[in-house]
Amino acid sequence: METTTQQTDQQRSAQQRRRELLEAADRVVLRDGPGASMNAIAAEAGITKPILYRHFGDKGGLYAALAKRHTDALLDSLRAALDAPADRRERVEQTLDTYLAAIEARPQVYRFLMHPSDSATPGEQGFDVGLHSAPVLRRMGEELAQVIEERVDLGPGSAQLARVWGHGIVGMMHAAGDWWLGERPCPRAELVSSLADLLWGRLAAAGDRVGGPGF
Amino acid sequence: METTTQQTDQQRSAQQRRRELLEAADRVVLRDGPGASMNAIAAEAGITKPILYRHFGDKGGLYAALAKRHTDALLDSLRAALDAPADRRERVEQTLDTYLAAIEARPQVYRFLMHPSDSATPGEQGFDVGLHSAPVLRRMGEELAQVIEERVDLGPGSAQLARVWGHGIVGMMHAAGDWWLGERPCPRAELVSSLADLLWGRLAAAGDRVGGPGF
DNA sequence: GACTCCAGTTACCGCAAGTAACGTATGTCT
DNA sequence: AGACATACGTTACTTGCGGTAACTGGAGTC
Repeated sequence: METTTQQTDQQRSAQQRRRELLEAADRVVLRDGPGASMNAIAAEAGITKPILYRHFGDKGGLYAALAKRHTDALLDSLRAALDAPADRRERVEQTLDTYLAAIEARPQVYRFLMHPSDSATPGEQGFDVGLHSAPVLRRMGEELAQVIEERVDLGPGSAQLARVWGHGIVGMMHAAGDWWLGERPCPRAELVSSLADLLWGRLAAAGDRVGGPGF
Repeated sequence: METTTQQTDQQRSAQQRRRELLEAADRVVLRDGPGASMNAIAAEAGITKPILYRHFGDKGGLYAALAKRHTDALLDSLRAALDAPADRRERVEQTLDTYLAAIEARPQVYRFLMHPSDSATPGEQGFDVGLHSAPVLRRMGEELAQVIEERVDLGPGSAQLARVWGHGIVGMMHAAGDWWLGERPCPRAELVSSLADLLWGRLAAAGDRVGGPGF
């Protein structure tokens, strides 16, 4: 009995420890960029490397755990926007705005999740994140696809179509957001409405310019 | 005079050398994945590391040169599709199809350009490509923006709008293509028309499903 | 009081990026 | 022709990272 209790306690503190480690990793990664070394993270947590490896297996595991936290948080916000009681256009704009506000508010986190190999330090090893950044977008794409299929009537082949659109829209949002974050060419609201316009077929509706057939 | 001639000759062979090195690097990267070591590339080229560094500065430089080759080639194809004599919808579909055909035909190249950290070998160091893969998409986004602005009449604020759309569309194409390449859920033509439908506002036009306002 | 677990440590291995210092052939000046 | 500079190429090294093995100290258990 006491064995069980003790084990529970230990597991409890292990869970606790893991959270502490993740928070330390978070701090370091946000400070040093994604090239943060395991040593640096361990130091920040006040311990040494092998402990990190006991908890997370390898660097990828640590990254995955870290990414999952942020991704889950982001997806929660997006779900809220996606489920808001409003018409479709408004929901789309709300969702875009939520995403863009998130990456605007914490660009370091964003860059870590999406472009993990960027860094100030040139001796960069990267977080070999290519394996992990895709999943973030994939998850978002799949979730959006699900919402689309649940709520929009697309006729036959809707499942396929919804998935294509889910991934496509997420990619659009991501790429536009990435570019916007780098250049800040306009306020967020303008970007949101421009993208919504695009999704609303304004490209198809626009007229040609001067000579010859337009794009 | 002869000095000049000789210098020219030397530069000529330097250019030649550079091309050979790039081709060797290409082979290795396509064979071993993006984690190919500088040593391996040098060996494939029949020389040793320092020469690579003399030519390309560092690994990033080599990658950049390599990426530029492929990116230029891809952009040329896309420009051709973009400038074809047909109506807008057809051009859009042609462009999408060209891009997707390219990544379908040479997935190794594509994965190298876009997800350079993926690899079979687990001891992966990656090509710290995050710094370089973005430029590929950025260039495509900017080029598309330019074409859009040249040929489509968007009224006031067209420059901004064109850029947003350029990057957004490229991102859509990229994300959908990436997902499609991984799962191959449908033939290419279907993906192309689904994406074109999305750009043509079919999401906005579709009706709601059963209860409540749709997405 | 001896035993057994764990958390944690030090000290190490392997490997890849990048560099320094050392040949060696080629063509140039006197 | 023969001493000399220059660029090509090499070997051999340093540094710094991810990852691991083997040791250490202090909880609780019989």
